[in-house]
Amino acid sequence: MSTPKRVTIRDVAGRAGVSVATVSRVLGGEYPVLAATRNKVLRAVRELDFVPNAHARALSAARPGAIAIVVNSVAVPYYALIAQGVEEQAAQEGRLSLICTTGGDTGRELSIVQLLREQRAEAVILVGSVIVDEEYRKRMTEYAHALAAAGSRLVLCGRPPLGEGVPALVVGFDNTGGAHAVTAHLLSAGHRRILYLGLRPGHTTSDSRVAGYRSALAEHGVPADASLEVEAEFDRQSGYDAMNRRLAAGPPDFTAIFAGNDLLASGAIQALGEHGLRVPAEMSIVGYDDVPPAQDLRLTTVHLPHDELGRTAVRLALGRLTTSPMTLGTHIVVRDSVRSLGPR
Amino acid sequence: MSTPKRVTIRDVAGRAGVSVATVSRVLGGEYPVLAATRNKVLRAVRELDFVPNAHARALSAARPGAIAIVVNSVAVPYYALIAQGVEEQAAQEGRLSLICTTGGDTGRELSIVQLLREQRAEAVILVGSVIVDEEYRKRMTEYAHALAAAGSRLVLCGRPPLGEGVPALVVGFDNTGGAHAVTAHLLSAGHRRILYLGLRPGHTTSDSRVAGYRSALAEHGVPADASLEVEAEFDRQSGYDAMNRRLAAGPPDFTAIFAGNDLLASGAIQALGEHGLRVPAEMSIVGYDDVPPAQDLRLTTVHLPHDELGRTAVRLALGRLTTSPMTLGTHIVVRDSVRSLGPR
DNA sequence: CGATGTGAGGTAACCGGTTACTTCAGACGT
DNA sequence: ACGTCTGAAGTAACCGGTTACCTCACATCG
Repeated sequence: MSTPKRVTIRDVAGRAGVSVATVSRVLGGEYPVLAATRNKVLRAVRELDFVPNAHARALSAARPGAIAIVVNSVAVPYYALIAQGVEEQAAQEGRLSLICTTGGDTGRELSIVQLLREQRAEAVILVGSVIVDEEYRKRMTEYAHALAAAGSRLVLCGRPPLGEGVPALVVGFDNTGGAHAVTAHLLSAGHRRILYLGLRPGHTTSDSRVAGYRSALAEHGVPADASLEVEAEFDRQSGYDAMNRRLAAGPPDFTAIFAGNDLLASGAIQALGEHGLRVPAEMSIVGYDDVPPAQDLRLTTVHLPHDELGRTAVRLALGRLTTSPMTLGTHIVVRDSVRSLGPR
Repeated sequence: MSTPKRVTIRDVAGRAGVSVATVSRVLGGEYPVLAATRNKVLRAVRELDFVPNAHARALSAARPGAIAIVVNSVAVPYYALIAQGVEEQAAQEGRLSLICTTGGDTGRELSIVQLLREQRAEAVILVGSVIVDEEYRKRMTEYAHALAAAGSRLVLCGRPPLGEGVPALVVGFDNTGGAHAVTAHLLSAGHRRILYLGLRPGHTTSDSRVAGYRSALAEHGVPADASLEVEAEFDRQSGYDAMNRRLAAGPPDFTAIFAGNDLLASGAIQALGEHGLRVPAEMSIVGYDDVPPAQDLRLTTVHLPHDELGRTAVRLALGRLTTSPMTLGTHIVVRDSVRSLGPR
């Protein structure tokens, strides 16, 4: 508070009795400087506690920009885990990383992308599935071109590619494969009436999980039943509400549930409990994502390499990887939420 | 890719047929500009898709800096929830916010603080409890002075104040009060042998929770028993390991557990389950923090207003609030993890 | 011994904005 | 008709670094 005046490179130069160029060279590295001079400069830097201004540096020299990840909310484990992966890889690559949150608001997303353009971010990583409609496609295409024009790369995580000419990199999880596997797991435990909880038409993540669910049913010769596919958002509350509604309508006409993600499963389990249905004794359930709460619930689910997604996004952004779109594999984690009905 | 050249304010000025000052004024706001001129400029901005360079702006004008929050890991719900609060309040105040992670590494913490000094961050919010020793105190004091010299504010969350002359703001949770309350809850349910899980001498958060635990016992006339205070880190694995070790040594000599935080409780519950002890039937347990997994576990715990902590930290940093140190109240959340032993 | 080479260090232009100060055209006063 | 005031727009200095280019002392060589 007392000293609002900043120490600049000129102050250091003055104190060390050299020119600003020399100070910059000592700090910068490459240029040859006599040891004696270097020491004078370093002493002055220490004595004045000089900290170079990052903005001035960014302005004059072409230095690596920051890597930004944009998510709905860091309080959602799915995003937090991916963000963690981004942070780690960015740190490893010597980049500063920013985590920005939109709260799911398109307007905020737009102003954040604008902000990141102003910051001359090296890469912008957009995470999270969305309703892919024409409006969305148009918006993303705009982002992509605008960012490309500014020399930034756009990476989409868990979203479909935008098409040929659009400069955006893509990486995602194998949702269909995982959903197929976990549904097959229920089927081979003898379940035939399996409820899919989390239908969201147009929503890419959910759509591809439903696809895996249906293909597994088909493969096992179980006829599709639209009444077993119930809509719900991908959060805990929705899972709770949807399951409550279903159970209020009468006793369950299914023996197992495939929840679109673990949060949904968590809410559903609470509703089941309140209706006196224990997992797995009276109802089997599986989830998707394998976020930490799944462990506490002893939930059989599909493990997603969240941090790997984050790391891959950074690698793609920095050009370390060139295959795009890229799909990360998943695997099923068996815990105690499925009861075997025995061979029939 | 094709056009790596950036659009500058001079390009806009040229295209609009005005001077750069005029462009800056149109974009900046305050200065009076003829409507016709303004429109010419705005059209040029749109046609060229001009985005002002944030670094150049930061360099020339005194504009508000970013608000940075430094945590161990965003994948830990406790930190994620606080970070969420910071994000929200910062956004509301029109500030950019950065989330940085250290992974608990002191070296990384130091380089992050340095980085933030270079970025001329307006505020640096350090979150998370730590071992408060002389070395820590010295380090923080250095940070505080260095940041103050650069015009930034330092806010410590969940850490003790540094002393009179040190320019650091402080906000934290009422750990002792919450611990007292939740211990009293166990006591009034008839429990007398209560294990405290999560002893970490020197660790401020744990220390103050232990203090609340002890004072509640004392108040109820229950003699302290050092063998009921067991050490553990504040994560799930530690809780699991510590509880396993304790149960392997013989049948429990306690009827309830007070876990230092919910993660610890979660691990302990898993260990209990593996030893055939059900919660709450054969063992009562309470936690602390009320992070999302607590809900799935039906865990009675102490609710912490995480987002409020984040928001308060930002308000303190921006001078909207002046009381420091500040303590945020907590309240107990009763779920189904405690069995009443009945009145004696 | 003067021409040339070499390497440390200085000078100043530049990055892309903002803004204090200056200019200038038109409105107004006498 | 001429001086003055006013407000819009221009000029250029500045923010704090980096770096291309220049200088200069000294070592090297014919």
